[in-house]
Amino acid sequence: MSTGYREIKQLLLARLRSGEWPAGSIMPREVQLAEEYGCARVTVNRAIRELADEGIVRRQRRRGTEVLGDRSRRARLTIRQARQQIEAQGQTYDYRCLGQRSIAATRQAATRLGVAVGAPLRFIAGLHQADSQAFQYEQRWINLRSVPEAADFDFSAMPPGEWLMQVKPLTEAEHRLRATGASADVARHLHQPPGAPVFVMERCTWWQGQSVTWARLYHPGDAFELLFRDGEERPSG
Amino acid sequence: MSTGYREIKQLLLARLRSGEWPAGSIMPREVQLAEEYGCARVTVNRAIRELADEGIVRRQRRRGTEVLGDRSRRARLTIRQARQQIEAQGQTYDYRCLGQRSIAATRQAATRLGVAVGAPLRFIAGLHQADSQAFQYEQRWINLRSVPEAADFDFSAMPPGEWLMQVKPLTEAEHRLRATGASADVARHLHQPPGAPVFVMERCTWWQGQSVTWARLYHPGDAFELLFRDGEERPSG
DNA sequence: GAGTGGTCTAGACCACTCG
DNA sequence: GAGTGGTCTAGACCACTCA
Repeated sequence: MSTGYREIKQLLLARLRSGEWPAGSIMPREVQLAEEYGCARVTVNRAIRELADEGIVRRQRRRGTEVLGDRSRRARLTIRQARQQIEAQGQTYDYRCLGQRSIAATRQAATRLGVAVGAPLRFIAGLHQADSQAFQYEQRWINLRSVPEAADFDFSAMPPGEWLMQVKPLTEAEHRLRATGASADVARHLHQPPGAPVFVMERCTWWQGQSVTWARLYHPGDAFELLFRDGEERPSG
Repeated sequence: MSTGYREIKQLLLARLRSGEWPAGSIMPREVQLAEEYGCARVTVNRAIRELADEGIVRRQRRRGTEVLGDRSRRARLTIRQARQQIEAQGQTYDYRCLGQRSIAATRQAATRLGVAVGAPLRFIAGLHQADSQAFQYEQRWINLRSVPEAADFDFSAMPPGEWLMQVKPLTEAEHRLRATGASADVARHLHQPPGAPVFVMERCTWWQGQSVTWARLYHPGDAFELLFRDGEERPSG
């Protein structure tokens, strides 16, 4: 009858919203739904798989498809390099390197990067500006064991984030977001009073099981906002 | 030869990492890859579809599969109700309603909710506590046009977020994150000095095209952190 | 052991977009 | 018009988990 897994997904969603299958209950099995909608089982399967990906139902072999109650939202967040964020807003991007040197891993850096204390790292500090305004102050540590080329590269020519994307593409990452008061160092670079609220994003990346880099990205509090939606948002195609 | 779309996805990822198909280039077509790996086209299709979902490649009919260069990360963020966050940490949850009343939409609320200024809303303020410590201060507006039952409900018995999940399940949502300084009101409830950094999350939700609610959730700065990873993270099963 | 979802296959048609 | 990805179908086997 109705064609398309997308339509079937919407129909199922409507029935879920209506309360036909309350939280905690088990939905009809795929074969049954396929008969009902007059389509192949794979089509129903794909529709329900996406519902499961979104955290709306949980599937288990033999048990069936359970409707979840305490739904935690699964939202998708797109994270861009500072340059892309700024240029997407139609502003002029500018980068200034504030220092770079090779160091031995402190305890905190060692923990984040999963290396031994004292392991060789490269440290870079830099400022990303939008229309000559401080947008993001970056502190970055690169694991020289996994990226030895970073020891000799001059990061005043290119922000380390962009360079790493070329050298070690397709890393995995872990992010932490929080709000904090600006330290003296951060305050100076962001042109904020000390203690002013700043939005901090920490990012650890890995490449085939080895840690690559750890970055702390500071944004002036009220001037920065991270926006995202939940649900479908599949790339066009 | 090699079975499974997961394995094929990993093989493709490895070849992408190796630089065999640099950013901006077009990958071989599905049929060709399917022959190479000795599997059906659909299997390759599914592997590449997931790469596209993760923002690693872009697919277009007739054009082919393009390897993306300026990869913006697509990370997945799981957002839970305060109760769930707190109990997941093994702490005791407690909710205190600080006030509720029906009001007319201010200009800001009207904008967020997509209603006319003056439209009927219900406003609720409340505090979520973890082990008797302030965890989250919540300000919430509910659109009475789409949820008239909220006019009579007593939100001292149950946090509005949990109530709404039962009444209007499966909403869509939009989130905004930022850091700001605590206003006098927020500071008092979070037991922070005025101006102290707080982490703010705003959430707007919609149900079948109609706005449902707008919430502002304040967390004490350094005591709160949002953690997430990117990449695969498919639910088990 | 039996029933459910997870996945693969081969073949087919459609939709979009390029030349 | 032609080539690519997007999707559907029917049938099959496997893997997990429950009774």
